[in-house]
Amino acid sequence: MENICVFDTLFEENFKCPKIYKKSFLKGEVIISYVENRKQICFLKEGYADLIRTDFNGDVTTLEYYKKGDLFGELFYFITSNTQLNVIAKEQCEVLFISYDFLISKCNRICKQHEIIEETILNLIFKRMIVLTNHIEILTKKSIREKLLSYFSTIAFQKSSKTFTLPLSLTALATYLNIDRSAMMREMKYLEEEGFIKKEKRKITLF
Amino acid sequence: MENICVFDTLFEENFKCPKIYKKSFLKGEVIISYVENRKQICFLKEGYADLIRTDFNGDVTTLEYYKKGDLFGELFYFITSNTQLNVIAKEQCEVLFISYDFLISKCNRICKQHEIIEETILNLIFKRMIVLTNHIEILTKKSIREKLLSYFSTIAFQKSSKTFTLPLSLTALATYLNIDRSAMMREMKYLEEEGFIKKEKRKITLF
DNA sequence: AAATAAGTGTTGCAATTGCAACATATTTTA
DNA sequence: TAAAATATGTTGCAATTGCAACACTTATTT
Repeated sequence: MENICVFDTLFEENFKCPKIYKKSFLKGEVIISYVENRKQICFLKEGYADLIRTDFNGDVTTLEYYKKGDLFGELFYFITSNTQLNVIAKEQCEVLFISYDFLISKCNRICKQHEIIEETILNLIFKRMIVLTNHIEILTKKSIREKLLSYFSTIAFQKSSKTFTLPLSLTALATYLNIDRSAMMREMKYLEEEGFIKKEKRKITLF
Repeated sequence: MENICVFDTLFEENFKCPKIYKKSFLKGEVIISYVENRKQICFLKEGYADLIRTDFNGDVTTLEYYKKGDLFGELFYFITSNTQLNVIAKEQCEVLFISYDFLISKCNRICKQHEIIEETILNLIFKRMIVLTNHIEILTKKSIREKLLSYFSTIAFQKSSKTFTLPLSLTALATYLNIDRSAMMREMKYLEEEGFIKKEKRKITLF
């Protein structure tokens, strides 16, 4: 979260750079439509937004959920011609559009805090990469039980505690783990009966 | 692959920068042991290497396979204390170790081609991010059939052809898709019987 | 405050998928 | 070149998992 503060401070100080601009969006507005080769990164400074895919046959899927502090943009996504990808504001949003050039020093360096922003963005990119890798590691577990325990131990590690509250709804968790919700509930019940975890609503304790 | 050429050229021209160094490894040698917070990126200039996880109980798993042109390093991976992560050379390897500082302009700029390398590395990072996202999208398909068709269409798109040879062995593909190999073979047979694909060994044609 | 929507929890049943155990083909190593 | 290791291909059977269809609780909207 310190990452966000960096940006906050900069804008309070009237930071100006032609390679970065800020824009506000109202609920329901399209923040960006993904197009190949547009080289910019988007930073969600405030609000919530979703990445929505619309298939050629009209099927709509929510692929990712963004919150304050997240990065998105076509640079992060595999784009094919037969689907449309849009990021839609779920509520009032503030977004920074950062040109790719900014990161590779093609900026003319009039902005004194170039370096600190560059580092902040890079850190966010690496953070995202780790999140993706971790998601893959969890998805490649063979059973529901392993997926759950793997996910739980990640959260426990992050929160440095064997007891934690799930940051997702149970419905969203089933989607994240790519398993059926009712099957997940059943497995959680078994895990509790066998003494691996304790669960009340979204509060989990590992043993 | 042009990315690699950039590095080749630079080293032929006796490029020197304190933030980048090259090292060779023999088959079986440990290229790097992942430790938290070491800020460097590794670029595999030549050879093959694997990311190996050793669990606290001694279980060994191969998590990733690297080839010429790939990036790796702890910056990309979620590290926990109870497992050990090592990148092992599968054959003679040449590796570039690039300090994180290099990317955030903390280099003193004596190296004239700083910018082009920075851009090259960033492109590789984004390429990797897209590969990860695509992997997740495939892993979150519900059935073996959907996983296969999704994977096939990605390859077809990349090769711009409905006919292509799988870049992985069928065994490795089953691992990548997180499905049982024999179940995958069965599903491929059905797909062929139903006229969705044509298959001989690793050569696939989509219809 | 009522109505609507979203989330949680449970169970029986069906079926997709994984596992075991083969045979054969191909590649790598000695 | 023989032997060993790895990869491909096939099938029966078991079981984990997904689906459908509920009841009930908690949020959100009007």
